[in-house]
Amino acid sequence: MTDGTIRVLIADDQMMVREGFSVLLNAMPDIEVVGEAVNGREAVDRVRELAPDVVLMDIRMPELNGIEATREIVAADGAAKVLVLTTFDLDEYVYQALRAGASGFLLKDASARQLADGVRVVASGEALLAPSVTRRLITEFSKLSGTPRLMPTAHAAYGDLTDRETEVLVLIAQGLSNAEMAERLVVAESTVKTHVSRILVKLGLRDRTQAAVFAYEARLVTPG
Amino acid sequence: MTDGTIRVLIADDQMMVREGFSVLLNAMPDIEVVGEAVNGREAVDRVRELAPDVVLMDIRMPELNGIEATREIVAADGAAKVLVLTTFDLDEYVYQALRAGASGFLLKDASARQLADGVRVVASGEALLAPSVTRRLITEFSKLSGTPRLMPTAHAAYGDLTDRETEVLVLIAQGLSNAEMAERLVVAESTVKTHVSRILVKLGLRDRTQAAVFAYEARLVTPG
DNA sequence: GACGGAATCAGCCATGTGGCTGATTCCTTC
DNA sequence: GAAGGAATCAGCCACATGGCTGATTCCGTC
Repeated sequence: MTDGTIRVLIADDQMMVREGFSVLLNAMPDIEVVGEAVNGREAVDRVRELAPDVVLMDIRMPELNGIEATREIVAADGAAKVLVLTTFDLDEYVYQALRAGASGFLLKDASARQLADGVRVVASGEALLAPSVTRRLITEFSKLSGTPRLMPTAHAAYGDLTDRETEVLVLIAQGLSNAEMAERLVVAESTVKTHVSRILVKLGLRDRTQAAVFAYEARLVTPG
Repeated sequence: MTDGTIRVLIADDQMMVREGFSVLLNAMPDIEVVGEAVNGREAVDRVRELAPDVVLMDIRMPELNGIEATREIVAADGAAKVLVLTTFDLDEYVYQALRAGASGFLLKDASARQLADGVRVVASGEALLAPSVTRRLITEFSKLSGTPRLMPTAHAAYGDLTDRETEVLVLIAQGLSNAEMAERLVVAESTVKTHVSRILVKLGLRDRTQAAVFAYEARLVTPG
């Protein structure tokens, strides 16, 4: 954004992708594709030469993948913002990319408008994320606030546990106290205590924390 | 986005703000301001009437604040995306807004271009966040994913666990008692208690069970 | 109808836990 | 050398937790 035109570098090992995005972006009056790279190593070099405003970065690339390339580019301190391109929405790499310092990411099947808007947004210093990713980040963050969340869990009896006990175990694994469970299940706290005690005995555990761990390890509840 | 024009509702108790944004946005050929609201309650009603694509939502408003209004609008079903407007970057409300289901937020001093781009982005289903917020979300997320930090995150404050604290958190998530951790780490139990307390405070959790749950959810430890 | 399991509830009690205050020793940074 | 963060430790206190005993009600099964 040296003057008003956003200078973009496209890094992708597939020629078709580079060409396609290049045409789409050059059609925009305020965006100019200044260079391309076919792998991460080349991307890092090109950024050094061309000092683009935005780098469209594919993740899967030979030589140096998009994650590492992003890390180097961001660390290099240039004003260059990295917009990561992914094929899959829930790609595990997305988090790595964000941690590496990417300003956001877009799906490869984004429309011309979405692509252009995305480039403009990260160029302006904002971050662009798919809602699913944001939701997940927020979910994690929400846990910090200690707000216990409820989710409809199919009743599946585990081993020796009765349905009710399994139900209680799930609630334990969501961090609820005995009082909170009593309220949730509409029973007395003493009843909950009985269930908890029986769960511990049956599973051979010592305390509710171990019960929570057990629930996760047994896939009774799953992260995410 | 029923046809191609993005229909926007502006909710802000200050007339000047409403007018300003309205003029800026209506200047865009693809954006149309279809209504205004002076408080949260009215915003919810207007959304029901007008079914806008995007709601520009101020946080501080009489009657019903932006957070609650956002919650109602998002819960209402609606295809309406909420773009929250804030005055301060690190506004605590930002997180509440995101948890309430907002698609993103913008600073009130955003340029016309940023504003328009932001509206288009959230209308297209993406999320828009200021880098500082994203960084913080990612910091939380990655700190707890065990990946060593390499970005200079001068800011501490809310959720930065120290190495030792992270170590203790992992042990908690393995079901160890304070006494057991003390033995394992070769320190006094009182020291362990201090670490545990600080972890709970920093993460905003109540007890060790929630800490264990958090560790799993944050992928600090994984099942199997 | 008897039997047993499941769910419900109430006490009592020892203690692990978490909050709070205050302190010391290393470090690194300014 | 001052300042501040991190790790260490101690004591006190309120309370949730977990173990134990004993009880009632509602089921389905034999």
